[in-house]
Amino acid sequence: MKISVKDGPSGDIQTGETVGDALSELGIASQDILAAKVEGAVVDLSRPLSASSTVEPLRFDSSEGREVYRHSSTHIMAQAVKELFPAAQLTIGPALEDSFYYDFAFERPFTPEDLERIEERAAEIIKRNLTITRQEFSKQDAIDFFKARGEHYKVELIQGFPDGEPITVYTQGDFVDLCRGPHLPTTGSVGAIKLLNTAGAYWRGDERNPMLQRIYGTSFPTRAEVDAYLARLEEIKRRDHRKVGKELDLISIQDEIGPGLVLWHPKGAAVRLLIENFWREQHIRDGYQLVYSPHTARLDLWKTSGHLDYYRENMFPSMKLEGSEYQLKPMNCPYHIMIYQSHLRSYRDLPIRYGELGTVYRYERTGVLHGLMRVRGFTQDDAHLFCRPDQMEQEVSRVLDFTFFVLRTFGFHQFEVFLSTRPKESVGGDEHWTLATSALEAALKSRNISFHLDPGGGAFYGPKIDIKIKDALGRSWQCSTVQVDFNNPERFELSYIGEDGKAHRPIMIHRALMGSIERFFGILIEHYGGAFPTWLAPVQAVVMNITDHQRDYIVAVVAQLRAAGFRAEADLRNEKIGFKIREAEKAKVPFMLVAGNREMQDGTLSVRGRSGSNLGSMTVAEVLGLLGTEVKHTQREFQPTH
RNA sequence: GCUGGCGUAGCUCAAUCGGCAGAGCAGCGGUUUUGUAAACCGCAGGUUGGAGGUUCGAUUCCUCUCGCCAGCUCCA
Repeated sequence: MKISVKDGPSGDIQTGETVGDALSELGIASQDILAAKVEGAVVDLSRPLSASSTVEPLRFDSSEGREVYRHSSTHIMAQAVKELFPAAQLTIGPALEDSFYYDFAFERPFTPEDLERIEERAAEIIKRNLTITRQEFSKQDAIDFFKARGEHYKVELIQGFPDGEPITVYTQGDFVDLCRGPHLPTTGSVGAIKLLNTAGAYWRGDERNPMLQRIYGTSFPTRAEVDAYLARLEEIKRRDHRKVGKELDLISIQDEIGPGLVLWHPKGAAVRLLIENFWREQHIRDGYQLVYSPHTARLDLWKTSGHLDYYRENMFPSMKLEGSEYQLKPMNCPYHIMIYQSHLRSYRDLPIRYGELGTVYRYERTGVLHGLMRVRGFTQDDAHLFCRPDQMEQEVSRVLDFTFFVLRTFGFHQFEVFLSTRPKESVGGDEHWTLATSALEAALKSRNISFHLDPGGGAFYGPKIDIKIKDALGRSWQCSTVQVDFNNPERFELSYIGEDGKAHRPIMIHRALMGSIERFFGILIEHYGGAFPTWLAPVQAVVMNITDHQRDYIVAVVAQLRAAGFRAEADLRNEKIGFKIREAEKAKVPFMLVAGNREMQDGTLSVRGRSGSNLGSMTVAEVLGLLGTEVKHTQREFQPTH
């Protein structure tokens, strides 16, 4: 039979030879080939070839190769655990993007000391270089086999598998695990393994189930790559917005105020104000009308909107006042709907776009609160568009353009887009869903945006597009969302008068670009490591004197910078210049402007950029130009394309 | 909410196997007038998250509670 290697040689191979042998016969075998893709399926190198096919060798540089690598690593870790703690039962152990974990049913949590021992044992298992073999069992045989080994979770898993299909089992030495595979040829194929941490995790992710002991770890071909990964974890810690937010005095969350409730300190508030001003200006440019709504409303409003039925457990409890009940708002939509309702609307009025930086309060379970990323009171950059069905695609395209513009302005350039379709439980007729879903899809296609489909992932009231941004450390965050809503227009009986003189139901689109300002700010802090671009920096320049002689000069320069609209501060303290520089560096101020007698005489400033760059001497006018250019470079104005 | 860990000065962290709680930085007062990431001297700063219990004595041990952290689950 003929075997051809993708982008490589091809030749005649005897039927029944393994993938690995075939590759070496074709002269491209090497240690770094981990598995192979045969006709689209990832398989072990030990898999026999039965028909002519194309083989693609998988190495660590492919995501599929890495997955096999991490998957085998988690088996090695599991083997180490079983050797050291035979009472531990196996459950599941998948590969993650850069790491892996395995969940064990064990009587107690693993300690850091256990982890060290397990890691040592894992390294030893790698050294043993055990061959990893694949076997197929019938369902009943597999159940009997794992029952006999006391692996009750494995038995439960197998019982859930469809009848008639073979069950695959992988063996390395004495260690046997139920696994779909594929795996590396030997345990020695793993270069370096490092266990990271332990945590509790529910069996099958359900909090009603017993809690298992999860161990996280990672592995790479070389120790150096493991170290680089650990360094990256350190960098993530260094940039943690909770740490940086405190160091730069941006925000605080205090016990006395309440968990999940954020205080914006002057510098954090300065950045927020810049974000908000930018947001408002650009929305007005893009044809939105900005509105405001109160933080509470009669409970009846939330009954009409349906929030009380399906969102109550996430709402603060209501409060009684003058014989009626009021509810702290968990969403902005009903208010915008009521503004729409306040007039009879014509088809000529549509689309109507209401935008609001609307602060909402949601009851989040204590365990899920996390710095700025998950809070109980937050401000959504919310907007609701009311449009005719024929305007939907155009409006969604417009929102997409606007979203990418805003995200790019804040320094995000890599995105992942998801289109989520009708879930099992949903409201609205088929024709609505089809129309809306195809409008979303057409909008994405019209902008040449590649996207992943998330079938059944939509809200019960309509399909949606979610946009995830990738930050400087390659982590994904979901901020933006565009959701079509058939439910609220029905519930509130929204209408507009069409050309035909009859009432029609408008379509409502919910959308947020940043999601919540709190979370977005947290992401920004980590993205920039606190070193905001000049247009967002709470303080753009610190002007500092060398001795008291330059005091008046500094004061005058600061006044000039401020008059030109820049956020400048004077540092006139009786301290050495090195100390002042250090403080400004720690505060991540973009520009440090130093004046001694020399500069004062020449009417110049010695300009130092953040992180040490020496930009030389400049006149005050030149400094103004420099700051202006810096700001313009990063902040842009939206140009609607419609 | 669940499992585990942790709460000591404004911040970062020591110490107490149950016996007077201690440093650096920050703050305040002086000295110093300084050239690109930390000048020097001094002063002050604490019901050791909160409540209860055991004890001659608790910050340390126990119980409860609040909060934080790592995850699970959920989510903007």
